[in-house]
Amino acid sequence: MSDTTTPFNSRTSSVPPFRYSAHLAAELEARWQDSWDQNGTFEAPNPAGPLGDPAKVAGREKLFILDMFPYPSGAGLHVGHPLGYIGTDVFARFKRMKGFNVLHALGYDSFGLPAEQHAITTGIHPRVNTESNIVNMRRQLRRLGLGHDPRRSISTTDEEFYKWTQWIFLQIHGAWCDPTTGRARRIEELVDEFETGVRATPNGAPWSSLSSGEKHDIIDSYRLAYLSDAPVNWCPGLGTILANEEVTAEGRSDIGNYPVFKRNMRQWVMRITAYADRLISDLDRLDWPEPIKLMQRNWIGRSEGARVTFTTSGGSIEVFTTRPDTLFGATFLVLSPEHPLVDELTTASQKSAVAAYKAEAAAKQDNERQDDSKQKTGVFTGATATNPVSGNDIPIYIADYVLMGYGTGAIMAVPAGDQRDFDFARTYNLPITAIQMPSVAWFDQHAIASSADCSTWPNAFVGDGVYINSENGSLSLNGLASISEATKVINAWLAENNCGEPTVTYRLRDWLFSRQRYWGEPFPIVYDEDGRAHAVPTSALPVLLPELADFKPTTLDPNDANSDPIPPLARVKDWTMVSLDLGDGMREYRREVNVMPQWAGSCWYEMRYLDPTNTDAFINHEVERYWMGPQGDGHTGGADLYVGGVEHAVLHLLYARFWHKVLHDLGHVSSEEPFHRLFNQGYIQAYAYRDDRGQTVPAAEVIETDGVYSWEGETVAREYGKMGKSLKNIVTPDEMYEEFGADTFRLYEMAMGPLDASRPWNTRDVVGMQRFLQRLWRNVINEDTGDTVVTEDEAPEELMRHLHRTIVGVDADLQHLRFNTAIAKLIEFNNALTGLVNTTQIAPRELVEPLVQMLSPLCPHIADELWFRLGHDTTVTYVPFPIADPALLVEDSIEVPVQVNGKVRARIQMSPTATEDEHLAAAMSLDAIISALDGRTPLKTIVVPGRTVNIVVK
RNA sequence: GCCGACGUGGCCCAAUUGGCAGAGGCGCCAGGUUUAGGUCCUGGAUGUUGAGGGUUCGAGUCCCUCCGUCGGCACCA
Repeated sequence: MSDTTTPFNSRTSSVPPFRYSAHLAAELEARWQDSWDQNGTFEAPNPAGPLGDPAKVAGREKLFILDMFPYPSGAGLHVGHPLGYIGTDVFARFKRMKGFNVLHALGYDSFGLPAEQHAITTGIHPRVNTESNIVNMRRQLRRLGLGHDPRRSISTTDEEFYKWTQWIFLQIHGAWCDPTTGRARRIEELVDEFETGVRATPNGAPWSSLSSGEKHDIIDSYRLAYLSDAPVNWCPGLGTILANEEVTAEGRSDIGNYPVFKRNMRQWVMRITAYADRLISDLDRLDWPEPIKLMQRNWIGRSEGARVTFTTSGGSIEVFTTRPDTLFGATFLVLSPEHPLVDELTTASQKSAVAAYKAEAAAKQDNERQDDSKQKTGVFTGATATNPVSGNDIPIYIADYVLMGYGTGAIMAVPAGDQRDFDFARTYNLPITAIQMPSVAWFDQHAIASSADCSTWPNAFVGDGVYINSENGSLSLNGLASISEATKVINAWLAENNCGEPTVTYRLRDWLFSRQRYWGEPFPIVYDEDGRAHAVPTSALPVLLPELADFKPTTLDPNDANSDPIPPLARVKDWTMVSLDLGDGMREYRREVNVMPQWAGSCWYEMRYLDPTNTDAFINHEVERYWMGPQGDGHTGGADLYVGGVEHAVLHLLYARFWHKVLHDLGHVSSEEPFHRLFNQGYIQAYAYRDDRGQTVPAAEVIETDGVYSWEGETVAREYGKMGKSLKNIVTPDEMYEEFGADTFRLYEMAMGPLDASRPWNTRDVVGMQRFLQRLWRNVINEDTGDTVVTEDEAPEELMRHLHRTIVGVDADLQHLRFNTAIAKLIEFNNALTGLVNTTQIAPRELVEPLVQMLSPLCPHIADELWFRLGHDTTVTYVPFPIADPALLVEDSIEVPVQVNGKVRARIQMSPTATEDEHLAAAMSLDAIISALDGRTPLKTIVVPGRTVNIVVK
């Protein structure tokens, strides 16, 4: 430890030599950070394995606290970034003082597009770039005093890490989802079922009669990771395809904002849709914010309905509908222009019109197709289909408002009951038949007479209504009044007559998993001469990413939809070809040249924190069960607290849940979910300023006078937004360390509001937290001599009561992540202590020590320093949190407001044990109340002991 | 357009979950300390709780309508 008599502040300034200044804070913070590192203060013991220390685990509850995985940004951190990290650190430190074995670590999501894009703009190889970024980020975060276990910090680009990412890919590739249980099983079990005939092959042929190539193809079609030729999101600006989740509503890339085009490509896809139902239903068992659950439910978009088969001359067409009850009103069919039956159905006379329309639709991007939402366009194919319930022949159209990617790509149009179909029918003069009678209120609302003649209707009618015109020889819905009832009846009829069945459809699509880029995990996949994919044996992992001096993707015109992706790895000729023995002798194979998306590593990274050095498995079973296992019946297991921003609601959080469930099904993990409790931190935003020309000016140089903002004498306009280079409003942690020190910075971030609220940064306000720490420091340390001034005197009872109230309040606030109110209580108590010290020159140890203990999760450096100066020789990290004495929490007397008709007229002092009658008697005897009553007899009195007395008159 | 979250002193935010609108910080005002318009100490002021209606003995809190800000989705059959 340092020599405590050396002055920290220069004698030449007017500041007392031992004042808690930024300079002094910086010195002691560095010293304690070194001490924590040297002593392994935050190393959490595992129950087994290389980091195992069962003796230290025994008798303690575990707690796994997690921050969302950061990618090491080249731009460095601004003050908004550490908000969540500080929050989890405060909570972790609090729980250590409560006796928990806390695991808290931070690693780096260093593969992926953001890192690669940054490398391209700087021209520096991504490995060099990400490594130096990690070094810088580690430095910035270490300076913050985060209590992470440094042994557990991993990066997704570590070979020992991505070896296991590839291994998990092979598990998913080597599995299929059994539809009878909805769970993943090993692909070998599928082969067994085919061999033994338990499961029929898709075309019914005996398994033994199939060629090995045919068998291979059938098996591949069942895998959870499979090759697909479906339409993908091609982004020439990034040189890669993207997942649906990575494309914005405007049809542009989430990263870089480049145009995205639809086109067919053979790509790896993950069968996440097989897990759609579980991903929805298990949300109910998670402790997550409701808005996030809602976003996931909406993204998955489960809708129940029926598939209905219509017969045509060109074969049968299956449509999906959520309203089979309206089938009698289906007066035409509409197919997506991409529907496979379109060409076959189109009659000679309509051929040219259909071809023209198809070409037009293909030329449009998705967002354009959705843009002109008012005008519905379409073309008649010339063909008709038979409505299975009415027997009517109805025309078949194609129209681009029907999407090939949802349902079956074909709909039955019920213009009376669906606004889109209604619009289309009006445009093309198609019949509209009412199948439900709208309510009188509906007609009134539209100011028309009640009529079943739809030609008078301005809109489709959607809702419950009495069914009409819905009858054939063997089925009648007429007279029924509820959708659910009618649906039940017609579903039964459809099933009996073999023309349909209830089914469920999802908005969620399977997850496009290939990227035509360099900076990602190579797939552990090779292709044989027939182009069939084979898994690389796990013994050959990792498949190393080859060093590539020219890592940049071939530059493509961002607007050229017809360009082709050129994966950088395809250029590494000596890497792409490989000789392997996959069971039938040494052969030449061609490697997969795509790489995995950035989400791969973040799908399982949290488990590697738990067992970072394991070379036999991605995680030891016992270690996983200890930190993440279910906590009781029906509990999903998973990290105890996961803190991060809302922006990952449907990307990372959905993908990671999917992988975790597959690993659970295959028996690799005991937990069913990766993150049991999720907490969304808010964002720290900042003001930005623009001059007349709309140029942003440096926010730090803007001066405010009487609500007017100016920069260099010019008036500027204020706006509010994210911190960023373009807004010139970045404030960095380094500036805060320099000006105030890490503890003050931490305290300000936690004090400015609730952790889940977004709020503006104001550097000016930080000084309030520094003043608090200075007052607290001065209560313990003489600013002029550096001596510890604490005394062994007994504290006044009033302050002891205040202390114990503070203990109860701070304990509860920290437990519930209410750091802002915990800090307010600490300041309030310290202000009271300051009053005592200033008037009596006495700082009783029995007040000071608990205050330092309670402060330590928030401001660990100053707390450890004061703890040391108070005569202790260990860090305060594991010193038990103070416990309140119940005797000191009981108040002698409580002030209770007395109201007359809800208005406060007087106050009475009551004992905390006083009865209702005693409250009332005390209230009624007050002059102020007697005069307020003015002789009137109370009609009613409400007494809440210790809270309020209300007397109601007249 | 649909769904969701949030509106409290000049600013950031509290309010025992239906019981006295104000805990804490910034800023502001005044006094003290000081070589000091800085630092530190002490004291003080600041309101139709976004608007309107309802339920209740009692509403910042619960319900309805509207306004504003932010976010998600957007022809999903």
